[in-house]
Amino acid sequence: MEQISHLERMERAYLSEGLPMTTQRRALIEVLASRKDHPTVDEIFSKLSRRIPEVSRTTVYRSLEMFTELGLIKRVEHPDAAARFDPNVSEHHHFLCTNCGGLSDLPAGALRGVRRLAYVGKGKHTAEEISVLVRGSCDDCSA
Amino acid sequence: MEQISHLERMERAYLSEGLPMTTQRRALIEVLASRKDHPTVDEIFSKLSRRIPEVSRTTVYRSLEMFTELGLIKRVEHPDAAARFDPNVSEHHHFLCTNCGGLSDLPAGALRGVRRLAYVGKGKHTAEEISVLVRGSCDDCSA
DNA sequence: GCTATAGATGCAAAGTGTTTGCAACTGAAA
DNA sequence: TTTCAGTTGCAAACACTTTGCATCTATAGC
Repeated sequence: MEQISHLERMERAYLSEGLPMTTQRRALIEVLASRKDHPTVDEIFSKLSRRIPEVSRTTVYRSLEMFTELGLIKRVEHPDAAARFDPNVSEHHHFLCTNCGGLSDLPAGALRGVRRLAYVGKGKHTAEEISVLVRGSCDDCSA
Repeated sequence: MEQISHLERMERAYLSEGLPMTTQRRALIEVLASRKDHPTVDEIFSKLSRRIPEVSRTTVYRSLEMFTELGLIKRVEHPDAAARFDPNVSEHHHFLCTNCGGLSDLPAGALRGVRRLAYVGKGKHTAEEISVLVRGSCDDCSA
């Protein structure tokens, strides 16, 4: 199963850092690995609370920060005030609905010419990543 | 002068909406038109305060919101908590330094292949805008 | 110019999302 | 089992933004 391998990949990457695997972090990794969207801290916290009722928001914030540093997840920019995290760290681009605020991955083939896109650095600039954001109206909002 | 025409363009666009031009808004438009970077609300407020000491942050927030709705400026996404505004509403792309957090416009020609970039909508998706963000290390931080 | 009024302003308070200090706790290695 | 770096939960502090409200002001009509 795809999902299990993603979960295992995250767990191993975490453990390989020599950090202790607590109950909270294991559950958090499971929650993250099970999602293909871009949950807010609050959504993640809610889901985690169902399993570990005493868990605190602080732990969620701190763990997400840690996971982001380790490259297990990515923080994605969103016009909403709240931070969102993306469990998919491979290169991909996003679609943002300007109506409902929904943020989704661009399906393969949705962006023509993206492979040719390249940053031509002048001076000492270094480019690490190029990300594309398409703004528009999603299926639901256009209907 | 380029700067004056940008200023006039903003003023006229604002007045053409039939909204009253207050002292605060005129000064705010002048501050915005004078910048080519992406100031935070706080930076804008500070600059405005020098001219109008009694001005309140609330007014700055409300006016920036209004200007954004009118399309005079654009809000740009930035990982920092604070909102940033871009007085340049023409299509252009951004460079974000992952080290110092500096956000700048990509100079012309810095992005190869961007003209071919197109969104191939499936279903009812509509694309209004495609924006590219290059992350990396800026000149200062790479030095 | 004077008046009426939609819209703008400033203040204080409330809201929302996030971070921090700290004492208690826990996973993993010895 | 002991040890300790690292983690946790709580409460409080923070940073940024929004809101309610009474007052004020730019503009249009007289």
